[in-house]
Amino acid sequence: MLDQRSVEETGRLVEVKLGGLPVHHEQMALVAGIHRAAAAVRQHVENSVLRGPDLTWTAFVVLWVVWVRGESETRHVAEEVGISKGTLTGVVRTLESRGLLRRADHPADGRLVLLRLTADGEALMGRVVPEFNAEEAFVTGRLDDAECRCAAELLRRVVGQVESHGAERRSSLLGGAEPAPRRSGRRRSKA
Amino acid sequence: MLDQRSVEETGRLVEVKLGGLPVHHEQMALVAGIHRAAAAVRQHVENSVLRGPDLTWTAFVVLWVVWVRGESETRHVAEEVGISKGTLTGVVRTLESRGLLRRADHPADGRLVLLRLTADGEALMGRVVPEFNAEEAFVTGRLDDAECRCAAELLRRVVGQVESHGAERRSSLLGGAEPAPRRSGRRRSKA
DNA sequence: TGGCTACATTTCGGCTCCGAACGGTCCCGC
DNA sequence: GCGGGACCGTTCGGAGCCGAAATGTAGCCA
Repeated sequence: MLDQRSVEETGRLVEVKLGGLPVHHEQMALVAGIHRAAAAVRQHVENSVLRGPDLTWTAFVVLWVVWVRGESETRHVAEEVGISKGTLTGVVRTLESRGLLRRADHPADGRLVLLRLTADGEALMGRVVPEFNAEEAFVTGRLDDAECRCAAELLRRVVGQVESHGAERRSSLLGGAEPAPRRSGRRRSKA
Repeated sequence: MLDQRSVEETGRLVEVKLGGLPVHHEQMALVAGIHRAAAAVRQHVENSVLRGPDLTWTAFVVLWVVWVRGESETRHVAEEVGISKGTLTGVVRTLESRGLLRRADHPADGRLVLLRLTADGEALMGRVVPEFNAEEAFVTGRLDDAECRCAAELLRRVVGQVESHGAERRSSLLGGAEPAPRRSGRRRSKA
């Protein structure tokens, strides 16, 4: 990743390459920092506490959500985890094949599928969650409680901004034009 | 994703499920916030400025690094982007097939490969980078410059902690045991 | 009953991603 | 010169990931 010392230098270099066009330096540095931190934390956790039980980050988060919420509908789990429903199907398949998660039909509405942990899954989470939290404490070890709260609050504003005005912003950027479909993804069938 | 209002509530619920084991609440909330923010920003940008040129987040970051640094060796690009060398090979193949990036042998060292943008790639980045920066400004719109710097500094500490003590921490967690290979990935050949 | 709309999950193509294995290149000491 | 180790990029298997299409159920109304 980019060397932190050279953040300012990089910002100036970008302005030069753009022919003097002004750049939002602080904002650029923060966005870069968010992704650097997310990647560093994720990688550290995957290579420590999640390595033994052979869980990916996403698989763990799925289990965590179901563990905390109890039996849940898949659409809610996908939203909380922050992945698409299609992705969740695959992750659930993997976890179910390992006997950690169980799917069940909704008793009243046949369209819904409910997720819940198996006994093995409960036992696993009882062990892994404390270890996971210990790594959360480790990675934030250079921040005291107040600084954690402060950083979390500032990040909460970023999330809030995107969630409340993101869709509006995206449509205004397009200016009424078509959303331009992704080149990847399932193709239209003949028609 | 998890409703921000219920972060405290969730923390208490986790303690209950763990049978009263104490939990680092602030640290848990910050780590969750980092990933929420990263996912929100990434998704917003991919669905706005990166949608037209049909670039994924990773593909854009690769182009950005090469654009800023100029001709670069692949190993440095992979490290700065924060992806493995194997992943970079695939991303570069995609970008090269679209005529945005070009690979060249290193004149002196036959093991190395150099990356540089094509004229099309340069032109594309000249258009996209300002738009990208505008979205960085949008997502951080609820923070002033000082708050951006503050948040970036706190995140920098998280990254620094993981980068300087992460490896040490991981090996001490294992307590001398084998790192337990990932179940996925290429299998050992017969031996 | 039949049809129609709404909604939820699954399927599928194309890509990213990791990390072990692999083959090529460099370089050091003999 | 010539091993042999160290380094580099690529290949490959398994899994994650998105979003559009396809499938299937619910519920309404004529």
